Amino acid sequence: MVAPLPELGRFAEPALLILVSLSDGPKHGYAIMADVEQGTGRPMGPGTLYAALARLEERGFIEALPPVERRRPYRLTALGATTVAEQLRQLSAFAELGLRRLGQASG
Amino acid sequence: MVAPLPELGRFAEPALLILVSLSDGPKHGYAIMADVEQGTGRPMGPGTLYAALARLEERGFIEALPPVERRRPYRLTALGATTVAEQLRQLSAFAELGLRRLGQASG
DNA sequence: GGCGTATATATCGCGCTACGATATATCGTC
DNA sequence: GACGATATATCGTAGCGCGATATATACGCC
Repeated sequence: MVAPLPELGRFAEPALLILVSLSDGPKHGYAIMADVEQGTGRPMGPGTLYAALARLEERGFIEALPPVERRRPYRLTALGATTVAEQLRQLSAFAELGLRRLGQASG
Repeated sequence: MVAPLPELGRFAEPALLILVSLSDGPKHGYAIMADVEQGTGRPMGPGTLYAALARLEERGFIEALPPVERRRPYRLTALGATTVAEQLRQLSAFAELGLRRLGQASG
């Protein structure tokens, strides 16, 4: 992973970070935290993580798998996968546009 | 512009939309609203816009230019420009990574 | 001249979110 | 048995998104 959005205030966008982390395959909460921290350089605290996980599950973007010992793994749903893909495509296009704009009129 | 982040709840990220809009050159608030709406398909209301503008100015990412008639134009500061560029680069890399992950392990 | 629409900015208020802090429990290992 | 890592859960506050509302000017049109 690469840090998507530092500075600019609250801009970690936990939901998207989690969905991208799960794009790799199912993970439990702690593993997602580790993945995100390793990728972005800044840790996502449990308050942020579990609240976002609950919202994502409630909205059908992810689903819980049967717990293994203490671990409660989640995976993307079909909806989740298509949604992330769409989000990332638009994000990418948006970033490219912005960079083009900056390139042609620097200021 | 291209719609960066619909669905997934509150995810318009006004600050970045504004900064990218200003990457084109200076604009006043109403012109930013129009630019964003035209680019994303969904309007950014005045409540969102002016609050975000105030924060961005306060934090030194944009600065006000002398008012022309009723218009209060803003432009990116040097800090703002380097920050958007950096954000967009990271965003782009993040999006590419996510899409790669989705590609190799679809589920 | 009065009416509606577009231009332009400002502010309030609610609800949701981010996230640090805190709590709890298990496991390995020294 | 103490400490650090693993793992999840919850609370509280500050901050943000955003719809709604207000205000004022300018323009066209009947």
